[in-house]
Amino acid sequence: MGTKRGASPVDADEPYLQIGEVAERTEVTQRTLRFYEERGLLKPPTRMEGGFRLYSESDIQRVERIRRLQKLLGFALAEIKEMVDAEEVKMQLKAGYRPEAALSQKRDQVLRAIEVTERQHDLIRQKVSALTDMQSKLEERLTTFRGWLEQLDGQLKTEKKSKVKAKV
Amino acid sequence: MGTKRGASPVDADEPYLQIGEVAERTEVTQRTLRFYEERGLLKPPTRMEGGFRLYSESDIQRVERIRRLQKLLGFALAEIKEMVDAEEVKMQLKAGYRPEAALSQKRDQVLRAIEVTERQHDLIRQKVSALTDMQSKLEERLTTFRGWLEQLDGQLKTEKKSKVKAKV
DNA sequence: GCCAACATTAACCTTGACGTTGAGGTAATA
DNA sequence: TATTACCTCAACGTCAAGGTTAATGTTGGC
Repeated sequence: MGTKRGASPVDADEPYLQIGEVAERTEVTQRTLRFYEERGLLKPPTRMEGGFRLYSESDIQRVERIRRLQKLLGFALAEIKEMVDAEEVKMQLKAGYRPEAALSQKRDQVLRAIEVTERQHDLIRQKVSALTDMQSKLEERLTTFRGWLEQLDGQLKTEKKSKVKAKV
Repeated sequence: MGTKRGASPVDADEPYLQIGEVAERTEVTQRTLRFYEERGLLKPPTRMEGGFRLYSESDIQRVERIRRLQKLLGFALAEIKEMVDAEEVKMQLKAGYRPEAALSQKRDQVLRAIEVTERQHDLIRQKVSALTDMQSKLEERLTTFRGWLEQLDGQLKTEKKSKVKAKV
């Protein structure tokens, strides 16, 4: 019944990692993890009795996504939050979660998610196009440079010869 | 003599623009222009007697390139500086400039420029690939969402009907 | 030769995204 | 029981990329 599959090890979402290990594995500091939590980029993790944060594998993946967006694409945390949030909606609805929620509410959520995703998609389209432009310009430039290099090498050879002559 | 061609209007590189106009035309503040100069993104411009900065059209273009790289692609100023610098080399060598410079020195410059350009190219390749990845993921997500939307709309219809029935 | 418009440098302010102690306390483990 | 790992809260530091303000100097048109 349902989607649960008993003791299958691929539940992959029970939290059991303390902040230290998450920090190590994701290569961010604990401070950064708490900071992301503060900014809503990570949902408040479950805690153990004593209050220690407990993260799941999927939290790790989320952190990695965040970092990729940040480092590779130079997005601000606020933008990234939007992206992550859109994904959240996906997860939540996918899990058939809150079956008591009114259908029309779900519909609204999906609509919002579509909007956000479309905006993101458009943004990325623009960036890709700018980048591929640059890419081809750089390639062009490279062939130009290589041409010059050859030419200079040619000139250098003949220069040597004429210098020898001049000395004689 | 030399490369000067008198009153020909297409010299396009005598400086005659004051900072205010450059700021207006490029849509950056004067502060930003001075800041870019500080950081080496713009070469120290020529000045009038009293010390006012004088820019040329090509400076404007440079500012526009900088802004594009920054806004569209989220590069840091340091990265951008590298790019602009590589372009500089191109311009300089292209103009046949400093014919007295030793050929081997020119060769070295070209070599350096090639290196830099290759690094940039690689960087951009990575970004493009990351972005296109994201792009396709977003597209996938969009179709998923749209599917759900339809499904929800279906459910909403039948729900209405059954509610009506229940009331009767 | 004066005035408004425009520039100059210098210094301090801001925001984002964290880093770095520090104090004072709890939890897990050998 | 002693480490070690973690907790909160606070506050100050820092780096990038500028913004803002102040005090002063320059230009150009009338």
